[in-house]
Amino acid sequence: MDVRGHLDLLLLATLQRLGEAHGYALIAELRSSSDGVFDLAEGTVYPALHRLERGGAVTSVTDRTAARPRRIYRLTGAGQTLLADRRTQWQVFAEGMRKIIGTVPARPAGPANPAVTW
Amino acid sequence: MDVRGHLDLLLLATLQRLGEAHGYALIAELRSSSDGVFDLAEGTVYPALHRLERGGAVTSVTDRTAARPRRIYRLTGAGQTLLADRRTQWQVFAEGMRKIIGTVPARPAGPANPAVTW
DNA sequence: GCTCAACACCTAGGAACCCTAGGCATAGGA
DNA sequence: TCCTATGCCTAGGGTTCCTAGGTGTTGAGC
Repeated sequence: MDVRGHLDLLLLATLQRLGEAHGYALIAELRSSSDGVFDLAEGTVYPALHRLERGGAVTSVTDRTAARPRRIYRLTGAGQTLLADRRTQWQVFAEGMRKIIGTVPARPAGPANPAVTW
Repeated sequence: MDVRGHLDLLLLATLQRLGEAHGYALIAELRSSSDGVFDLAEGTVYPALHRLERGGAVTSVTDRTAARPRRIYRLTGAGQTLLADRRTQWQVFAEGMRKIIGTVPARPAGPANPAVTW
């Protein structure tokens, strides 16, 4: 599933819920919490975390006590603010979408429509 | 509002609802129907329509009877299929987002949402 | 002992997409 | 006359994400 434009929100929200996490754990958490909808590639997540850290939304420390060195991320104050902002943006966006396409959010998983690819 | 990744769905859904429309009208309709959330630049919409037409999802005819020549778009059969597919994708996506960030887009009390046919 | 999956991190490069920033032209109201 | 609204268009760039690799360790199963 393409997460274009909403990756930061997903990562920030998950980080907030977990308190702290390393990249690999974030990927696993997003996959399981979304029931497989968000199965993000490492090449998607790691650069995004670096970007967020450059932007000051998260900080990281290296945990060398683990079996393998891990980079543990957590939200900063600015990250909390950014998250709140992104959350609001998402809600406005989703509500706008609802108005245009008039869909009901929840729906039992059914067979996917045949993919149309060009 | 950034529509990254969902522009096609917005355009196709609006075209389906209107039956047919020219680009400028689509922009106006998206702005008003979304209560100002989606205020798209022409430089966003026209190239997207061209892309959709190249892909076979819409066709256009030039209306020369209007005050100014307009390009009238309408959905093709493939466009209907694409729209249904994108709609499903959106619902899966929005439901995934709900699971991660834990919010449901607020819906005003009122008539049930229009039935969505698959 | 060997192999393979899972864990855990990383980057380069490209493709897609959208937005900015213009341009062109006509009609009508201030 | 000037400005706004209508109506179309494209070039170019920036952001973002994904593909496709790479590195190395640990542990389970054969």
